[in-house]
Amino acid sequence: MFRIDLMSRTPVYEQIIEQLENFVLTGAMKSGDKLPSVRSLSLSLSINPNTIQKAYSELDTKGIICSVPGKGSFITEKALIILKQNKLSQLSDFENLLENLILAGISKDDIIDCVEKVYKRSRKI
Amino acid sequence: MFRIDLMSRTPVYEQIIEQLENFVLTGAMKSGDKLPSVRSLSLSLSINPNTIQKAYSELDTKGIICSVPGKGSFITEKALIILKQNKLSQLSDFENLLENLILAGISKDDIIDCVEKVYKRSRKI
DNA sequence: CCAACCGTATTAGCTAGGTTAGTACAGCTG
DNA sequence: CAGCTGTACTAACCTAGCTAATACGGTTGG
Repeated sequence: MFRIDLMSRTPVYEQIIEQLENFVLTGAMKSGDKLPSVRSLSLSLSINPNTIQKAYSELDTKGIICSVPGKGSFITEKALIILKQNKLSQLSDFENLLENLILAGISKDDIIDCVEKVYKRSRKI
Repeated sequence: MFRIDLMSRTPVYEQIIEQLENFVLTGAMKSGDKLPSVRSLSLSLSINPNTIQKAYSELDTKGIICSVPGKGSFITEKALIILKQNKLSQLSDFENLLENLILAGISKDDIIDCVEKVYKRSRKI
């Protein structure tokens, strides 16, 4: 389910957060779904339970999941809405990256083609 | 000339590298231009000389600048070509970010509008 | 020639963040 | 009650990034 890259510059607990958020955004996980327990996930990923808990507690603070002692952790109802709103703030990152590509001399038509391509690809998934 | 954000998650030496590369890409600095000396830059930015040297030595390894003991550091002839080539590899980052925005529910038209806007803005600079 | 600048090298130490380890407590559930 | 769940806490370790101080050798201009 989760794929962790220990060599990555981004911390493991952030990789978990990012991947779970994408599961929600893509519909792979829905409101009410139960997450793997802290201990079982730590075993299957060969990662310390504390690291998993750090990811879960941050997701809980964000309102993406709801952790209940004795029961488990579950996707909240607001999760999808919250995440969509957050992603929209990436629009500025998108513009920054776009400016870099312009500096590199990429034409507007090339960019438009690229956008079309990605949109077609995303529809198939 | 340089603007350093000590609070940023990206290391100071990488900020220097990134900004200098952008100076070259935007034409603010050209082949043969002399960079501020390690010591003078460390003074003006209130940063340890070692940190500046780390940035410079990495830029030297990349072939962006050429450091000569006793003389100084200078933009190489190949700098612009190298950097343009490197920036092209950001196209995959661009696609990844785009996929995220699609997940957030942004329409293709909104993206196209954004691209048009950034291109118009970049032409004025 | 020499003082003042240049880049470079080396060693040491500090800090913050990320991760691991071990242990413990409390709430559910069958 | 046994076994699962989340949670809390402390201690230790490692690494990256940065700082500090010092030293060496090349270049340049007065």
